[in-house]
Amino acid sequence: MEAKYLPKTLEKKWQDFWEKEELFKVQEDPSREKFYLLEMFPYPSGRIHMGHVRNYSIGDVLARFLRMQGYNVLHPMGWDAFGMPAENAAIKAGTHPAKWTYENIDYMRGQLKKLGFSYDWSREIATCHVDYYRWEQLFFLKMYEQGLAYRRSAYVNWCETCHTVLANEQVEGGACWRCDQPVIQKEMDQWFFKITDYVDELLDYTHKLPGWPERVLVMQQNWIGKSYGSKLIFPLESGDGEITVFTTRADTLFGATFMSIAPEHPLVEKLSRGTPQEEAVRQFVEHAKLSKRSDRETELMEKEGVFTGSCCINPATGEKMPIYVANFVLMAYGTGAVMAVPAHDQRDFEFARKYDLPMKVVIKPQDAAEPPRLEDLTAAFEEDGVLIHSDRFSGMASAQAREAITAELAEKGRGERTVQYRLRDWGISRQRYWGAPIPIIYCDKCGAVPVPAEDLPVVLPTDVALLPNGASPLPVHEPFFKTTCPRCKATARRETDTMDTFVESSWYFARFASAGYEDGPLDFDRVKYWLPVNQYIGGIEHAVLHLLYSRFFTKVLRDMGYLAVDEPFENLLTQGMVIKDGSKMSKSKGNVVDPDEMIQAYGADTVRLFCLFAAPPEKDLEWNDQGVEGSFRFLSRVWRMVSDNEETLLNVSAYSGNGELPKALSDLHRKTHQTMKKATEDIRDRFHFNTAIASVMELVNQVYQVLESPPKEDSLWPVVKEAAETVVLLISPIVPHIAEELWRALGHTTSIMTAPWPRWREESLQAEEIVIVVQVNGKLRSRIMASPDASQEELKAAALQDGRIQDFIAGKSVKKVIVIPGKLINIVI
RNA sequence: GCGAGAGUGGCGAAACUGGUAGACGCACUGGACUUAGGAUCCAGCCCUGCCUGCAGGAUGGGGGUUCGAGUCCCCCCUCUCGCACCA
Repeated sequence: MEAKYLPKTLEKKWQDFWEKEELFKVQEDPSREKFYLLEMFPYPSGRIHMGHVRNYSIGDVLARFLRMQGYNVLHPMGWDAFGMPAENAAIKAGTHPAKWTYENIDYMRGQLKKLGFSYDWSREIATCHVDYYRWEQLFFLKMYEQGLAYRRSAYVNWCETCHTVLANEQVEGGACWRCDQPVIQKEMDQWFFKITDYVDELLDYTHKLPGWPERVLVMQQNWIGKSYGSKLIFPLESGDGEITVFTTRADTLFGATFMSIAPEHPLVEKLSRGTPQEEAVRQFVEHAKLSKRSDRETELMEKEGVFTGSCCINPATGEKMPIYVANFVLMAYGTGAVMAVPAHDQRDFEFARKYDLPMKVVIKPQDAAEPPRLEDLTAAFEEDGVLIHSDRFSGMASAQAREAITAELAEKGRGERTVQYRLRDWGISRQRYWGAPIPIIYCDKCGAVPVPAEDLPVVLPTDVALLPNGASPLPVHEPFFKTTCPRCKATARRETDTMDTFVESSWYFARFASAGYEDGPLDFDRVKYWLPVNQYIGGIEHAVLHLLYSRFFTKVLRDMGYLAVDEPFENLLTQGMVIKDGSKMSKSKGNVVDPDEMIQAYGADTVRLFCLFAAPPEKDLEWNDQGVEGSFRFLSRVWRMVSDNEETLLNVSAYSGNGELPKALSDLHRKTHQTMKKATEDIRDRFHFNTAIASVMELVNQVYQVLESPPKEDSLWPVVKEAAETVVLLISPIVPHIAEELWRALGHTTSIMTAPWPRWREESLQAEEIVIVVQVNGKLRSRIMASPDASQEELKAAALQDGRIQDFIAGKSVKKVIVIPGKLINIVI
């Protein structure tokens, strides 16, 4: 073998070997314990970035580690291949999204192979391929049949730049998550998935996923936003109609002095029509609808409103309440109308002060003798307390009053206890070309008619000319939209919207388990064998979006009989970002590190090693070129440990653990087994690859130390060989290429991938003598050597006899001696 | 504002249930080998003191529990992330 570590040729050699021998392929085998390991598949943007390298390196270490531990490991990879960037890039470059996408996939697949990731490529998926999305269209039809997919007109988040609708989850701080432009509200016909049908189960299971990070579960809980309250009905003063509100504070009903409704509220026009306020309301509503969502949905926004000209009646007091249109009331939450209790709600308080509306204190703090005086109020009192000025509910505690007041209104048919969610149904229509067509046909006579299942797939046409403004060409592409009604055979028009790309990523993990299956979307038995995903790994940015939709889809597919699990991902690891110079890598900051260049310079193993060594997976990883240098140096050191002694090592057998050894060698042997234990536990139990690697580095250092002044003993090389083989085995999941090469150099003829993971021997871990720390009053004062199974009494006696300790305790009385066997002794004086 | 997490050397980080703070690596310093080395090997490397051994201090700040606290409890400061007028 070469004296110098030259990764380039050897990495290629082993990648070709693994591929030829099909070592990454996996099959269902009920006799073996399965492990489904999955990393979030990438969008084929053109090139792999360091975030991917990190994500997939973490996954690959686990995959290889688990294989060596004997698991039947499913480790697939694919492409989240539909989406806007393909269209934008195609318009810019004058090419086609399909061409752009497939070329990117080819290039990126090559990059992943160059990194040595052990994917079963025979299961590869590209979601833009009709063999994939055809099944998604089938799911859509079944969901439509069951009322889980439906169409309605709705105000939607609209991005002018991207010409498309965005899900709530895709709006970040009022801006489009992709292009960062302000999002406006637009009313359109849209297709929705009824995720709200599963809201309680989705919420319940956030308490039954112990393998998920707490913060992800909390984010999902917040997103679902379940709150208990009451629906209360306020009759209009005119006697013609009513307004329903949702409130969590029915106990404050007697303090409700006016009503606030959203500008989009359906009653706005009716309430203002024919009143002197009509024109003012019209103008206000227009202004509010145009104003950016980012501005409307923040506390910083000045609360504004206008009187509608109509009033309703407080059902508790019988008093008149003016109805205002207010910019801070959201149509999207509750009923779009809020009973305003200015004394007990800060928003209503500010609004009332601004427009000089009446206030009424109806709750006093539990321990206050006197209720606060109105004129002293500087802010609303929002906490629970005791009711006052509330007729016969006065004196009641808030919690009971909420029930009692609602119950009384319920008797008159004017209220009920209810539950409100923040989560809304998932709008999936996208006015974009590069997505899966929604299998619906619009007929003038029959309305929206689903495409019959036997007519699937609705193939996305590729012979289209893209429009320069980015709008979808489908509505003007006659061969696509022109069709006949499946019911009445009249000329009809296809739906030209496509599905949100999050639909594809909501079930790809299941399709991986049915690779090649053509008789349906999922091969039940194979899916049953593999699912759930035992370990899912990806970025925290998908904490709500992708992970919630996947959970929803899993439950829907379960109820359709396709899946046998309730949840898709048993354990979730969210890895941190890769940063450089303190901030996220980005073109604009010019701090991007290109994986290709790194592989070119140091080899894939070094890049992988650095990604795993510099930080534990859940933390951000600071990229450091000198640190990469250090990783390369370590691999070179391991290389030389073997190459410098190639002949000798080849011709001895590893020490088997029997026979007397001189101290230096028995220390090395012990260190070898301690390292097996430490590395195994760090990888298996904590995913702390950084400390696992550190422990192997220690072992390598110790081998070098022994070889610096080698004892002249026959047992020298067997013990060194045991250490060297252990090093190679332990690092093999992390740096598989060099490990494979060194494994052969040590005399093995089969792939290290098929070698069993090292197992430490308990009796090899323990030294004959160990260091016991001796403290006086909690301060480290001395160390003594003792047998690991020395009794407390023996340890105590030895400590008190220690010369240094005697100096410290001379002339003082020992009050107490604490002995922690195997660890330390603390003498209290 | 609410919720979660985090603050440890010049830097990335260790310290698993309270028990030797700083493993491992980077950077730095010195030495060896060498024509030379940014190659390699060896050594040093938290701060302060007489520089031998040791003593004292030190895990954002302050207090507490304990024989013993980076770790547990209370108060405060800073940073990161998430949610943010949700009625």
